[in-house]
Amino acid sequence: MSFLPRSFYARNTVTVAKELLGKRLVRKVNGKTMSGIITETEAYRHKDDPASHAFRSKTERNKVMFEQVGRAYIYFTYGMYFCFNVVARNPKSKAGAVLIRSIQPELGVDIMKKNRRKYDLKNLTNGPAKLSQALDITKKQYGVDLTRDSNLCITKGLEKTRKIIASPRVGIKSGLDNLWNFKIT
DNA sequence: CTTGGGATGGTCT
DNA sequence: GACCATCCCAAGG
Repeated sequence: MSFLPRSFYARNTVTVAKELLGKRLVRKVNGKTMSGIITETEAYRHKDDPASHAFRSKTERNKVMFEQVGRAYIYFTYGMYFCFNVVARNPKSKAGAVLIRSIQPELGVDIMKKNRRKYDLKNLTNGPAKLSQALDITKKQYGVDLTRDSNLCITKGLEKTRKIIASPRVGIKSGLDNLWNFKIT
């Protein structure tokens, strides 16, 4: 497997969000592998982005957004869900992360269905909390290094690049003029 | 197909 | 004490 190097993540968060499309997210649990192709992402930056968790200050929850790029930022939301992000930013910026909103399942579909207790393939991993549930990603993976072989990592993925659709980010009230949601079909 | 409300608890002000 | 980078189901058209 070829992992995306640390340098991949040490660029503008918006650039990384776009380029993560088509890459492969790999998760191993109990010796079994699940994987999927990233099909939707969102960029969240720092002081210039009021919608970002890092906008106000560094806290216990968001601290990894300020730390080494290429690590997992995972947060708990709505009382029952986890969302998975990758820390990424230009070295000149102090914080940033890319929310992974959707993947197209490849390996381990049966395990994902079991984890979700839902069996409809279309709704298995097409949302940030859905894919976390399918891949059994929780706060335990907070800060995991995604650039090397481990239980959670990102590899090169597809050779061919597809057309990227840019939109406003989902579920936020500020920064709507930034088209920082990216997807491929 | 779209819309609205409930579930449920950590995090930040 | 209000707010959520969400999801699911039921009801309506």
